[in-house]
Amino acid sequence: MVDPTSRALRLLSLMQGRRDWAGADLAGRLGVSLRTLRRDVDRLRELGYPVQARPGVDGGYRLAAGAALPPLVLDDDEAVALTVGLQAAAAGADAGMAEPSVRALTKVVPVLPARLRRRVEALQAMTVPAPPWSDGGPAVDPSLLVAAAQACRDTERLEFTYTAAGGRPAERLVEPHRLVPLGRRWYLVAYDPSRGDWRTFRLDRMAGLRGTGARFAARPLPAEDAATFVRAGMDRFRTPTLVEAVVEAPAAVVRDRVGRWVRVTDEGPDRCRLHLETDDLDWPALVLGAVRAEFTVVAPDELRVRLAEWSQRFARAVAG
Amino acid sequence: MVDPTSRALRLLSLMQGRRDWAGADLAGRLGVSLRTLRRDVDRLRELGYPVQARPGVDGGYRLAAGAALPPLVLDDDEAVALTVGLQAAAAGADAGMAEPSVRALTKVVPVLPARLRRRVEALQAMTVPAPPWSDGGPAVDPSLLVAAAQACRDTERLEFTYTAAGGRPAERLVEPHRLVPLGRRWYLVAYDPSRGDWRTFRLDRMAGLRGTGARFAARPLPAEDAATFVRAGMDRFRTPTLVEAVVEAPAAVVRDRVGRWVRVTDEGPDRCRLHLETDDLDWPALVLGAVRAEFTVVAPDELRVRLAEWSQRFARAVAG
DNA sequence: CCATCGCGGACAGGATCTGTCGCCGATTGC
DNA sequence: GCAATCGGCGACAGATCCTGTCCGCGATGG
Repeated sequence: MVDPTSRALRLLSLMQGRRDWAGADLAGRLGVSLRTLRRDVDRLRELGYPVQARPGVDGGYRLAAGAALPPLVLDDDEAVALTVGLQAAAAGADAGMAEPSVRALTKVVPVLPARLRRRVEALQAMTVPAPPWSDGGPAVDPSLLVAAAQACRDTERLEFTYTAAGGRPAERLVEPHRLVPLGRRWYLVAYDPSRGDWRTFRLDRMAGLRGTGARFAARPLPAEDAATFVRAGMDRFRTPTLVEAVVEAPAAVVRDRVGRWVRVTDEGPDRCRLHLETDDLDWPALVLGAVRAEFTVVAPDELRVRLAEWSQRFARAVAG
Repeated sequence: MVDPTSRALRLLSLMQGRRDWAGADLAGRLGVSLRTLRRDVDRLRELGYPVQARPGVDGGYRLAAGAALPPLVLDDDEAVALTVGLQAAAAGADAGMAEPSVRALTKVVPVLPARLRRRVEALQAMTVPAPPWSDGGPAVDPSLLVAAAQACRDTERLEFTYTAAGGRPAERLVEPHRLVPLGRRWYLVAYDPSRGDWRTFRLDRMAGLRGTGARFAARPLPAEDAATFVRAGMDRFRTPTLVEAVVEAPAAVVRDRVGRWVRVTDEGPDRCRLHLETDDLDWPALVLGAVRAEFTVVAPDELRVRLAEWSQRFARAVAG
């Protein structure tokens, strides 16, 4: 532990692993004198990491919250948990979080030791993403997501088999530009040299994605922003269904049960109203089942049909 | 950028942000000569981080997967995504991942800048954890989890109001030892000085948890392991219900729809069998609704009752 | 009041770091 | 093949730094 650089990293790691450290303790772990430890601490402070110190009999050093997150030193288990957690966040959940999650994954995944990668894969199968039935589309494979994001970042040409809405799979070789999460789906904005134009591709319709290793010079996108480019191309296709129902239970109770999934508005002491937007009617059926209270469907009519199906299927199951 | 230590950290950060870097590019960013850059790269290699270099006209430096994860340098958005993802992983999902997630959180949260903390809180409300109805017990607040884990790590006395199974809330002041996730619940193993004995506390029954700031000398736990200590104390209470159903659809289809939530075994070309364990019968009802196929319930009888309730409630909703 | 602990200046010897120069080997494109 | 490009490496000299030791100071808690 003679190199100051290595010591700085190790010092950071130690201070992340426990809050309070006595100076002598730290100096001992790093194999240096107290004076040198003080200098090392100074160095960390110069780098912007707020190391607090308290003199006195119960004093010590402590890493506090600062302006920026210090480099995180994680052990194996933590790295696995981090990766799986980020993958779940990227694949499901909120759009505002998905994009940074993928970005963080492109930092972690390429440097993840192979043994950890296997553990990530094993755990991933066990792990609960956003419910697979909450959206019509099939879920996107996180590794696909990361591979595409990396190609965008590294300006590396991408090859894949794409099955457009029409139905015929075709090979594509594109220059990836940016990944855009929109309404629980992921889109890749890319330049297609063979067609000489910009296109958007849905990630859940890609297969056999692989980097070619060939780099390219980035072109300017002929749009303000990748997200607006995607939106411009798909607005005409969107057909979300608005679901509305009245539930005979206090809004607080309903919010507690399903508030994360739908909007709940108050309608008196023992009644409230649910709103949600979806393109899969099984989803509101699940939600309405989970509220455990009497309810009536305001719209759409198709939902009533679907609920009747569920009701009859359940009745048959019980009778059988 | 004259300090080698600071340069090493910055170099690591740069190489995490993009895969391929030309030497001159890196040297320019760090404000040093090419020769010095090479020496810096050597230093990183000596620290165990595998920096690959390729000569030739398309060459460059690249950070590869190594034996250990290098310190992660994250920006604001990524740090927020990381925190939220880890919190979701800690609160829900798989027990094998929950504990390391909490451990990683105890490293991140204390050094998280305040402005990011607010964003984490805002996002957390929007984010989808494991379905709240998948377990009878109320979900554990991630911040409570982290606070308890930190107290364990820092051997800091903990105060909280505990409502035991009996029902009377009481103040507790304990020396926390370890946090144990067991069957979708969290337990704190701690020494209670006022009673002179070791106890386990359920985190979802705690309120107003706060650290006292006072440190204590760790005692040896009179058990092999904190997990076995918890298990020894609670085995007599566990009453999981085994659910079994036969579905009239190919196993592959059913696995695709609900395979993440239950075990599916094959029973011929168009029939399969579901197994799951729970203490909340609404949960299998949701799963059976999501399979979108005819089914019959093998066990338990109570589930048939529950399904009948759902069926009738849905029927009334449709009729109303 | 005292013990403990962090702070920081000074100093000297030694180790390290840096840029420059030169040359080599690998790779790619012509 | 040949040239251009790029990383690797050894050597060198001067500047810089790093380290341990010694010292007194100030804050904290009992």
